[in-house]
Amino acid sequence: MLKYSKQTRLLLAVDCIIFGFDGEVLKILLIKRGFQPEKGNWSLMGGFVQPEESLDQSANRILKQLTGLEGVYLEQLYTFGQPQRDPIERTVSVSYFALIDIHKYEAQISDDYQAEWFQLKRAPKLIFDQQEMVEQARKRIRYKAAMHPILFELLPTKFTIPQLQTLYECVFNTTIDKRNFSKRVLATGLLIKLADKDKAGSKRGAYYYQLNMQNYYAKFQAFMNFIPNPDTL
Amino acid sequence: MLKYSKQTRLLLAVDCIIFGFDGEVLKILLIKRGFQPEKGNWSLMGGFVQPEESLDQSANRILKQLTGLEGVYLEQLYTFGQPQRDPIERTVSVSYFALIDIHKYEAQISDDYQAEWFQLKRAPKLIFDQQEMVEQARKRIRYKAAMHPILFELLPTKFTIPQLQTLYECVFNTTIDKRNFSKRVLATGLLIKLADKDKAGSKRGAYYYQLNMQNYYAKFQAFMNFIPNPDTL
DNA sequence: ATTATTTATTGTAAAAAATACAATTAATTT
DNA sequence: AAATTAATTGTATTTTTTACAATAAATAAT
Repeated sequence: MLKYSKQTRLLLAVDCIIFGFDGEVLKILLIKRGFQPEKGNWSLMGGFVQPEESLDQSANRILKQLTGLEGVYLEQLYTFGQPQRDPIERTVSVSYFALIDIHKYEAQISDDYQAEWFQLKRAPKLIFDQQEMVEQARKRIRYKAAMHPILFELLPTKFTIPQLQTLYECVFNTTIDKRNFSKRVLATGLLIKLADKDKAGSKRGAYYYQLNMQNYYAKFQAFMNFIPNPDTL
Repeated sequence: MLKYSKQTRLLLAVDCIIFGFDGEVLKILLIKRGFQPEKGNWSLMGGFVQPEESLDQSANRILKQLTGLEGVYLEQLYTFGQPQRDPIERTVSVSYFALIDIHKYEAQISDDYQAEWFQLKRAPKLIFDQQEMVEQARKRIRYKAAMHPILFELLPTKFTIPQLQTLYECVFNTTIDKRNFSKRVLATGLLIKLADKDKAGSKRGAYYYQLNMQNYYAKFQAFMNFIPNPDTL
């Protein structure tokens, strides 16, 4: 027996929801679609799964094509398979979301795709069901970030506690008490205080911290309350 | 433009990990595979996604084929796409897990697939990468059940608190203090105490409860600590 | 009929975690 | 030298979680 004859084959795509943080707001990276249908319209970066490639490999390839980056945080989100989601031909899409340090990307920028960062709240209409993909990704990040330290993936290696707090406040669209936030974060044992300060944001300057990677990997799966009163996320 | 020419199409399957609870242990429902390859070996219930069908529809159809049940708890788990996972031909599989009341299934049993319930811990070797699917499903259930009331889906409409506790202890492979468990569960406001008792398990008999469906739906997404000290799940 | 047995049910005190809340410090700017 | 700005730090209160055991309700045994 060589094939499952009589069964219908279909196209499989991977779409990446790429998140970045500029210090103020959460952003997503979109491209202008280069082929029909919807050519020239804003879209997620995606591509078809190739014959010899796993889904993770496909997602990593697509992410690298656009950003030049490897080894970034990339997680399978959900698989979308409504029969009519692509008007040309049935295409099932496995979505992934990526969390990257926005500054690393800017260093690597390639103009092949006319990519642009958009504020999550002000992003243009997307093609097909990609709006729904972004919305699910947003939910997943909130959900996961409430208990696992994924948001560090959006920051540079060196960051300050006020920067970290801004990120959390932005993702959860809330305000957090400075004293309690600091206590909570330091209590995780995930941070190493550095000797130098970031003087950009204030006169006094805020101490830089970096991740204790040992503890980060060891405790990643443990539940931590990063957000006060996590209710519905 | 009619098609994405030049792209490779492939087979898309759905596999269902079906969980049940017999009052003692967690079980999964397996079938004897009816066609080559691996014909006659234990397998998850699955099938190919049909041209006009969404993924959810496909999963529901497959679940109904085997169990006769509709409207059960069914959630997309993960999509598996290693190129060589099926030796015959590349097939990507979207896995779903289902939580059903094992007694409902037994009423509906059909012998078409030579299905059998196996204790999760004593299940036979499965074909392809289905072992990994089951393992991921187990993890997902633990994770989700620690904060959301999904385990009620495994119980009959009327159940007792000791039964519920046994289920939690079984899923989390732990023991929980009776007083604290009862307090915790009743504090959710999800339970309605009934007038009659289950006399099967004890001389005194335990009061039956049922879900307050209103509150169940309203609070499903809220975070609740069902398990003391959820650490790594 | 009484006693023994078995499981269901319930409460409280102690410990831990989360919350609310503001003064001080370190630098730069005026 | 004073004013300004944001960073840093502590404590009292409340809430939640945990640890822990006696009593109640029914049946079974004598």
